[in-house]
Amino acid sequence: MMPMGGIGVGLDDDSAALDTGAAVSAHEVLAVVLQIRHDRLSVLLWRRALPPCEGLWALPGGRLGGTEGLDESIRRQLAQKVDVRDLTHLEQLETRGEPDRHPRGRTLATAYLGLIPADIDPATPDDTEWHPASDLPAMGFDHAAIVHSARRRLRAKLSYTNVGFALAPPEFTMSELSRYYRAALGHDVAATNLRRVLLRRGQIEETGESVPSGRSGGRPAAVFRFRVRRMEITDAFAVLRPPSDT
Amino acid sequence: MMPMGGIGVGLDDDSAALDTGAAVSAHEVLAVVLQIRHDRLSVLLWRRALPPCEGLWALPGGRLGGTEGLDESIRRQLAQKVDVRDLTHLEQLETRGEPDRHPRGRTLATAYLGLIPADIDPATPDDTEWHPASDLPAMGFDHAAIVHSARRRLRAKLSYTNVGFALAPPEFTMSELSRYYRAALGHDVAATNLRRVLLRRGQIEETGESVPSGRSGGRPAAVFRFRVRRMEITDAFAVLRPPSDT
DNA sequence: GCAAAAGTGTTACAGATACACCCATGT
DNA sequence: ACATGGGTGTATCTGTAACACTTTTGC
Repeated sequence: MMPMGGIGVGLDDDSAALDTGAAVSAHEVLAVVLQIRHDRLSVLLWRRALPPCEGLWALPGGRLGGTEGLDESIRRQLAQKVDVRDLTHLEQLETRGEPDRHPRGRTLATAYLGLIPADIDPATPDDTEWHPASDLPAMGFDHAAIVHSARRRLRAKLSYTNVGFALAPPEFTMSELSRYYRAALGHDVAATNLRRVLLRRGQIEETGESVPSGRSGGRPAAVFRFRVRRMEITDAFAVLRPPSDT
Repeated sequence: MMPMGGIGVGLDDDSAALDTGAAVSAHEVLAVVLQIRHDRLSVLLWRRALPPCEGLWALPGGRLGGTEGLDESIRRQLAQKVDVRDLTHLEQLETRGEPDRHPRGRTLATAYLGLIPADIDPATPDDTEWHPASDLPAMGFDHAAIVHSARRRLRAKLSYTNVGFALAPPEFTMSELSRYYRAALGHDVAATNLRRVLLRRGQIEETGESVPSGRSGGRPAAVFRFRVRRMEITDAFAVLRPPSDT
């Protein structure tokens, strides 16, 4: 702690930065864009051609514009720089502000988690590539740590929200959906139980259609969709829930 | 979306802000400091004497110093300005960056959630006051919304982590603890079940001591403590948990 | 008919709430 | 003795995993 004068009674907050240097700093926004590709949870990364961190991989993003909000900025940057426009979900992850996190000087970074459904293949520039989230290449700055935050967040939210809608195509069979969950969670998910869990919670519903069975036979699969394609908490308070008052 | 040129293949991220104005902005850190006081979840607020938002209540905090990290900054400001040094828990909540959130010009704010145990009474300046979190006064900026984020975060984490340690004193009886939980959660928590839940999860343990019964008699209460006084997830994956592989 | 994939029924179990009952103390 | 608050035992409920079994298709 700094050995600074007494308590700042009545000070306005404009007076706080006097002794710790200017409060002006660059601010960037970054995105961990995740998609299930070939049954693996994958991140969109970008290879840096110039220093700092030349040759290493980095998260897409860039400087915050002077007149834009944070959400707005990351959406703009993803659309401009990696041509990603089809995010089904976007949420703020965390902000990192260690003074030495960027070799070029003080730069704060606000990171986002973005999700893309498995059925589309956005056209991305040559210097970007999808990497398995469980097997990251050498990354610059603190970006690898941010990717891990994003994975943890996604795993947790698959358990108590309906985020699944953001990973799956608009319509899907239960065995497809269970593959998406398996890829994102990193462990087996039985299609039969997943179906019941998500039905009970009202997350998914049958479309009435079904998909003809493949060349090897088998019963045709029913087609499902998520009822709501916007994040909702479907399983709040697994424990310490309020009394039933019945 | 902006009708901006093609995809930024190979652009370094220094080139992104060209058309959206300078990326320089003020950054402040704010804290929602919560404590259970008189059986109510309370927030420490500060009354603004000067414009903007003169006379309204605001969260403690201030400008980020030029050489400090975000966590470091909020700790410093709480110590200096409201003399709060005994935080048992501090975590980042969210960063707000709407261009118009501050009338004095572009200011980003990173908000923290800070907790103080119920047994201490930090000496705070005259212009600060504790307010019940469920009955906030008129607040400036977007601070009321931030307080609500903090309450939601705390409620959720009481359910699947051991954050209780940060609200309770080092030692406590189960009926005291259940009052803290009731205040934070906003609903009744039966001491008898809370005890079993927290014991099963290994969050708390008996000290062996007991507290003499009060003037009205009654069996003396056993004294407990949290085994770990650092946040841990104790109930991960209430659902969609990995196969038991037994 | 047989293999394959999807879907159903059922059981088992974990973890929580609700509640009746027992225990230890002060007056 | 009895009132008071703490602690234990137990029934019940909810939601999920596990798994055997049935259904529907292709070959």
